[in-house]
Amino acid sequence: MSFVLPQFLPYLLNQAAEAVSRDFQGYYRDRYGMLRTEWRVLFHLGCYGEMTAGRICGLASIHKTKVSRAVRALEVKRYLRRTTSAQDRRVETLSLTTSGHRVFRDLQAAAEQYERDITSVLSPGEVSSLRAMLVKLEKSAG
Amino acid sequence: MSFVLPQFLPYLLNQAAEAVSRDFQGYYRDRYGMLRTEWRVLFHLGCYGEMTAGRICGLASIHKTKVSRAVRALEVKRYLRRTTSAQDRRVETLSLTTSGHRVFRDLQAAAEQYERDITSVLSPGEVSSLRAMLVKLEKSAG
DNA sequence: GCCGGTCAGTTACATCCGCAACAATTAAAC
DNA sequence: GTTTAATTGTTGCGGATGTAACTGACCGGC
Repeated sequence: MSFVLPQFLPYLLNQAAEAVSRDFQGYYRDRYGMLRTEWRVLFHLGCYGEMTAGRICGLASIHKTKVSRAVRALEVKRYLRRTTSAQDRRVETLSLTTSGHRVFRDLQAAAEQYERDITSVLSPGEVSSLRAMLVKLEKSAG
Repeated sequence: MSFVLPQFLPYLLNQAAEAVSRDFQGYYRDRYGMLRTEWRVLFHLGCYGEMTAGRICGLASIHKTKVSRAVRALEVKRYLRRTTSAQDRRVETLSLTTSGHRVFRDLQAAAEQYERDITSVLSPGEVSSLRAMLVKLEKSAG
């Protein structure tokens, strides 16, 4: 019984995720010079509305230094603004600017199109069971 | 129709792969001080037998500089040796040392156990269809 | 009040990564 | 046979990342 590397689930997961992420990254890297973490922060704000950096860390399991740098990069690009809370001055609420919303809508359309492209090799039923399995695996590993 | 980030397949893939990789990394990082790319190179040699660095790049879609550095790290740890080909002196064949084989067998057992652990939340049928879908997605993205 | 503990977010430093340029070797063109 | 192109792998350098230490701010016991 020898070990078959290309069937090892963590390996397969990593290969698929890497290939997809690298491929999709072209959309936002070329058009807006954004990194993956910046994309993620932008989409958290675009999808969920305003929230703190810490909340993004928790939702996406991204390290706080990564988020901190992504937030600054998006701030420099004028895609988001920070608002210090009056109740607790440690907390900064992040929200998209008009420009940020515009970029988000553009990238959202690109994301939907990209998802249609790559899932075209799967049936709708497969896609939803794949989603469910990925969620289970993530919980199982965390 | 708003965009649901936690259902976006590239995002889900990345979250699951990241969680699993980070979790599993504990095994080889703590015991042998190895990085992810070093683990991958070791397993390619352990599973397929001796091969060149370029071949590992092709099989695993890893950048050649990453492989080059991982090979040196494994060489310093005395887990592999390089043999310059007599026919083409550009080519170096990589092979595991006795020590490298021992480490590989240990990590192989850990990998099998880890895969059993995380896949315990899925049925055997789900696992094989998941593998097939991940392969399709990787090809679809590349 | 005041001091230790905690929490949000940033910075410092060391490491890792990717692109591009490179050296060395072989193959191809002619 | 010499020049040019292609290939195997390495290195320099700027940029990205993670760990740990830090700042500033709130909260608790006393």
